[in-house]
Amino acid sequence: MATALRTHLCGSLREAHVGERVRVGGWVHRARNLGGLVFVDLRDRAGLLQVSFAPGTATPEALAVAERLGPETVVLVEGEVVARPPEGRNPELETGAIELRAVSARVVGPAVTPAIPVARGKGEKLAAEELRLKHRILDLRRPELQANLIMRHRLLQRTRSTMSGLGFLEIETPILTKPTPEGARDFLVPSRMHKGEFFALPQSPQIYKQLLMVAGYDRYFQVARCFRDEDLRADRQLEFTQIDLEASFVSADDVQAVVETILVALWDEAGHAIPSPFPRLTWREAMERFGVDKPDLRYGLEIEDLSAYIGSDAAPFVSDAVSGGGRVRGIRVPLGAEASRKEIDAFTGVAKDAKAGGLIWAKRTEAGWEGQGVKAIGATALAALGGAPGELLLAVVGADAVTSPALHAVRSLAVKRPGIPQRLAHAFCWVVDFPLFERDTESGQHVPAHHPFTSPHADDFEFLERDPGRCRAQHYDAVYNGNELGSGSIRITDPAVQGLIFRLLGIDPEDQQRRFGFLLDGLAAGAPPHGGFALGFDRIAMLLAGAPSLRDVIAFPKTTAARALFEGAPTPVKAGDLQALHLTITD
RNA sequence: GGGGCUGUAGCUCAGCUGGUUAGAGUGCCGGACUGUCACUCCGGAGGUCGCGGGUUCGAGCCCCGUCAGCCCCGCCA
Repeated sequence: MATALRTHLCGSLREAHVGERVRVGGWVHRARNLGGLVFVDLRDRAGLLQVSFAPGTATPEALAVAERLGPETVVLVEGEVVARPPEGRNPELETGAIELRAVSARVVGPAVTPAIPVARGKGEKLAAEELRLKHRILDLRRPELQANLIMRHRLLQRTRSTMSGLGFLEIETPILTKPTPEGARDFLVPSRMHKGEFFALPQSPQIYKQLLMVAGYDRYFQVARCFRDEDLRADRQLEFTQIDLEASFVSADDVQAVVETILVALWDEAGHAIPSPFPRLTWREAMERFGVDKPDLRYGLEIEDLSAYIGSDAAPFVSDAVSGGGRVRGIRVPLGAEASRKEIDAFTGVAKDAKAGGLIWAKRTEAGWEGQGVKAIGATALAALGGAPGELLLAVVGADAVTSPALHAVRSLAVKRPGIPQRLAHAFCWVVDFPLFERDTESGQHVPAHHPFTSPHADDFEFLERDPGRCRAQHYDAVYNGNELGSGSIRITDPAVQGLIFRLLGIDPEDQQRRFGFLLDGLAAGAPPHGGFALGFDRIAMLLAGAPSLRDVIAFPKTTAARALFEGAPTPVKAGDLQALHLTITD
């Protein structure tokens, strides 16, 4: 890090440097002028360093500079590293055992008073996020954000070395590409040279990476920027980064083994040892036990089916639902019997938000079961259930499509209660055998659960035409503590199967050729069996940095209204620019 | 597209039932101070109460609209 202007990074100096003459450059974090004696905390990306300016040691010019230093000014300081007296050490600083005794100093980057503070005292709040985004360069100076971006860098480097070590080639694919009518809304880029025609920014390099397999590049990966013009969330940005990979002559297990290797390496980079292989759950099992396709396996509280226990003493709305093909399912919350009325109402609230009609609850006391659940599902069912004193039973009645999401919501709230044991801190799993199709909620049409290039499960080809909803896919998700980290599949390489899928999706041959012709031609040109995966890199960086939002691991993120406050994008353009692109703006 | 929360000094916030001149901490400016590390002490400046409209004798406060930020639903193959 030594350059013509400096010999060390501020934050890198230690006791071993005592006695050395050094020159550092940094930003004034905070200055304390005691009158005649001035202390300046100088900051760079390596950390903070206390610089002392004392008469007799520092030149009069340096003292004059030190007395006028405002926050965030960039200054070059030369002096001697000295040990601090034992009582003068600062254990909160990495450099706290030493200080730089300045001899000379020069302001090289004067700074106006910062609009938002970079240095914060203990207990001082952050500025509003709107201001932090607007004055992003100041916010990015904060040690917390610097640590996040440094972590992100390390994760990227570790990804590249791991993938390269596994024989994967990093190959870039186009950013200006072809619109895809499937999936998310495309960002369109008008073509100046071809009037009325548009490029699209890639939602992912999906088709390109499959074509790279066809082209014989066996094992591909890319740190790929992807673009989707959809509404944002705390964990969703318009542009985001995927660790994208694809390999030939592989099974789902092969792909999963590669992904596990990356994830183990990335968690190791962040200082966490995690065991591999990860447990595997089928999609059906995940929905049955956890009510969701991304279960949080840190906790128990699995969903149980109470339907079989329902007797003649159950309330009519329960017995009717069961005889009508629905089920009674619930979870037991240890120590939940202590829950207040308010907490029970909160559980009911999340269940109703998830479209459940209501929530049945019963507390198991020494005396037996109590609560409205006794009437609802009946004493017979509760007696059969047994249960330990102190438990709280929370149950929902109805079709699985209702009870699963409701119980997932209830369980997610329940595990936040004090006293719920966490079985492990880093709970990875694979969810496999997703359904190939989902029903579109509006049209009732079959739509791909993943994307239309996902191969059906080898055992389920017979259902493809007869009962598509029953057909499983060779599609798998990597899940961590209830977060989906990524998704992948074995792809279709048989043009006949691909044609059949398109037909089931209602895409006629002419349309197929127009939209996906270059992929279909590729499959016909000698395609090796292949499959792959894509990991949401920003989300991984967020989780490993312990950040609450993706915005804290992206240098220049967008707001939830899809604006870049710092640079001021998007923005109107000159009429002439529109004209060159053959565009007019209408209301 | 829909719902919720927030918007008062550079920053973080308080502001009662609608009532006189809108406050605090911090930062900033000036002064004092030779071992501080959120230095301390003294003094000072600093306000389009997001914006527009309405109700009222009177609006930071009530009503309508709008903008921005955040969270959520829809959406995200």
